Amino acid sequence: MIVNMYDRRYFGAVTKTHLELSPVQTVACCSPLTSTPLSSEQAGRIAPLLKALADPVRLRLLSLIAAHEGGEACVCDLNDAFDLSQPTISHHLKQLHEVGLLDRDKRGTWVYYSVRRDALADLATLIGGGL
Amino acid sequence: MIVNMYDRRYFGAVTKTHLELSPVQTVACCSPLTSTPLSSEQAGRIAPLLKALADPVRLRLLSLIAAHEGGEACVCDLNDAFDLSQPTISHHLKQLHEVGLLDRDKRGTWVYYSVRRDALADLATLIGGGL
DNA sequence: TTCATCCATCGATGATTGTCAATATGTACG
DNA sequence: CGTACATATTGACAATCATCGATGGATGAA
Repeated sequence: MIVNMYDRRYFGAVTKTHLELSPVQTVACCSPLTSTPLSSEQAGRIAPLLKALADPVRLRLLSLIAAHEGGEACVCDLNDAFDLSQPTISHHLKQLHEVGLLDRDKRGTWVYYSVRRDALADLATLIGGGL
Repeated sequence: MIVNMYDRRYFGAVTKTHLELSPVQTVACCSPLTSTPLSSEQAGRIAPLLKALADPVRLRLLSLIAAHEGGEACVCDLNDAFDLSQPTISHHLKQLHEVGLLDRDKRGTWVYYSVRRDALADLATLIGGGL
């Protein structure tokens, strides 16, 4: 299996005795961007998070979910807000979920996504902290 | 000429009578991600900024420049910090400069880049504001 | 002028990404 | 059971991206 730098498995072997951290869990431990030079490894952990965020559709998904009543939204609601196919929306939601920006809760036939606000807050501190 | 959504020229015709805003200048006007659903246009303006940030090399460039003495660094300093060719570093610096995250100042033979801290602050507010 | 240095641009290439149609999986209801 | 619906996965394709070597432009020194 070939694993590239953006893959969660890239940095360090993941064994049964280690907790595998999602990208978002690795951000809280870094001091702000502008405080100290980032190591290659730190940068390699942070980039996938920003990459997940760096798409117009995913930005809108995130803000739609956050603004939805109860702080969560099911996929059916979200599909209707875009001129995109259902698999495409599902694909974007998966990306946001994999890096830890969205929580996923299946209830019956429906799947509800909610925003991990702590993750966003940590990311904001990383970018804007120490200014 | 074909212009895609990530191009600064995409949203609205740019004429001599209009100021052309770099992506970073368009961020300050948006309320935080989680406060109100983003419009397609807003998302389309913000995404290029995050995309510029969402690369391990560019993240390190930004933090190296910010941490460098005087808050600026010349390209020659930066080249040495990476195992990448000079054109590649130049390419990444250009991307950061084009979206407004880096300022560029040519003095003699050298080019000095510095971080637009206001841009980072605005971006942080966009992501983490209202949490 | 000639040469060396710093940086940017060009053109090419392999990798990654966003999107879709088709299909699969899972759940609820008769 | 079978049917309908909600969501995920697969496979394919065009577009974008990160990277390089080669080259070009500008500056300063000899």
